[in-house]
Amino acid sequence: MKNNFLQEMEDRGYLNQCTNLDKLAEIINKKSISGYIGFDCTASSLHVGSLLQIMILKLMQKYGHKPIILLGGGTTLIGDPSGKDSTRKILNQNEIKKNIISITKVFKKVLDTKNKKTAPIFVNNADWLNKLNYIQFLRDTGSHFTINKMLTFDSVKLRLDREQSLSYMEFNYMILQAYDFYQLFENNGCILQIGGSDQWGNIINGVDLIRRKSQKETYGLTSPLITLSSGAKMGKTEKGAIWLNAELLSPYDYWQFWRNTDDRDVKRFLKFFTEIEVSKIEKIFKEEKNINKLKILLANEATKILHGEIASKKAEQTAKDTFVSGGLGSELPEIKVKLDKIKSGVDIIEFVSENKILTSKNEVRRAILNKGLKINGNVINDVKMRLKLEDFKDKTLKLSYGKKKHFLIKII
RNA sequence: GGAGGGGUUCCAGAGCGGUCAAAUGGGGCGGGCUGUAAACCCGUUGACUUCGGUCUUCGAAAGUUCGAAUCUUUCCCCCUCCA
Repeated sequence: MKNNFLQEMEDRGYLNQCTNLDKLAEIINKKSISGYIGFDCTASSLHVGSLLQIMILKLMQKYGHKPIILLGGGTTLIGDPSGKDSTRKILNQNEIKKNIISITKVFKKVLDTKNKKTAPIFVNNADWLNKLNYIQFLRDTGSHFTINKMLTFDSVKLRLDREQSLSYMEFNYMILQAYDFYQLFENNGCILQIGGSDQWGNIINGVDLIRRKSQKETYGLTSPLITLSSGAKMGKTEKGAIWLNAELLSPYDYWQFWRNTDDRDVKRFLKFFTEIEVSKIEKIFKEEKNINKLKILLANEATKILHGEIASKKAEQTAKDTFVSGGLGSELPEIKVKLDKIKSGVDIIEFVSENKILTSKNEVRRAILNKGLKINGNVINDVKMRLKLEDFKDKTLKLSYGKKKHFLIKII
């Protein structure tokens, strides 16, 4: 018998691997537990790549369990080698602190913080890792690890096989993560660690460590790595990651990201990233044949979870105004210009580059030559074109770069 | 510590004295087709420009030369093999 939590994990496709699924189900059936997921603090925001983990925490809450969010203030100083080809940039303490504050905001928005029983707990592993005494740590914890075994873990093996260097510092990462789990087990009664499939090695190390040190069984669970049907990694495009913090990516752009989902990914993503019941998703798919309507549903639901219902509605409306009626959507990014400036005429190349719509004048020139810039829907053909007062309607003008990037230029 | 190989534009990777802002592929961006999808096709991919050119780039610095990504010296970094 599986607890509903695990059942839904499976139904939604969140479940990849578990150290002992039957036993965990048994425990979870009887009582409410605490489970943790660790997050990296290398940037001031998480991106959609971490969203699945957050959805899992949300699901825990739904079934009355308590999520612990571990922010890796300590481990980020080291850098997890799992799934990385090369050593990543090492951040300093200050940057990490700032990142933690900013990342925490997203969890507070997405998760339920009101219900005391399931309200998330935030911990920072710097609190215990930074205090460690090297010799003591080696004796107490290091003695439970053998190099023989550590060398067999994918995170290490892959690097060695590919003849890419792995520093001693990074090599220690898995021990520190194991120690995190041990700490949370001892201090918070946390018996479950969840992570992406690339975390499997790190997770079972924690389970092993606790077994050795405390003679207790704990559990590890991983979610599958999400790949796009196109084969690309999810959430990181060249021009910018799909950030979860609104300061880095507006709700409208976030909505657009989901709206532009590959046809082949829509169903999976509805299960992954919305709270619509699985049975209902199946039903909707049978009934609604217009894939674009389903993409809109996905965008609405996903945006609602992160930015709230109002932001989601606005984004949808703006998309409708912009794409369907070809008009102006209120949530489009705005650029303000002074009236006098317009009166004397503004050079289009200068304007576009100064407002960071494109990064250089050459790029603007190229965009115009490629027919990529439009004013109120009309292609700009002349590189020397100037914005004039006549181009504005109601003090507003729509400037478009490509088919999807639109800006409102307003006279103030 | 010893011997060798290497660091080129977002990435991979050619170039090895002028014709090099640097082949080719990937990725990105724009256009076409469409459904704000995929696939496909085309264009584009250092900056500035009075569109004639000008300037900065091939790990860093110095040098040889009319002229250097290409040659020399020193330094930094990476990899392989041996100890």
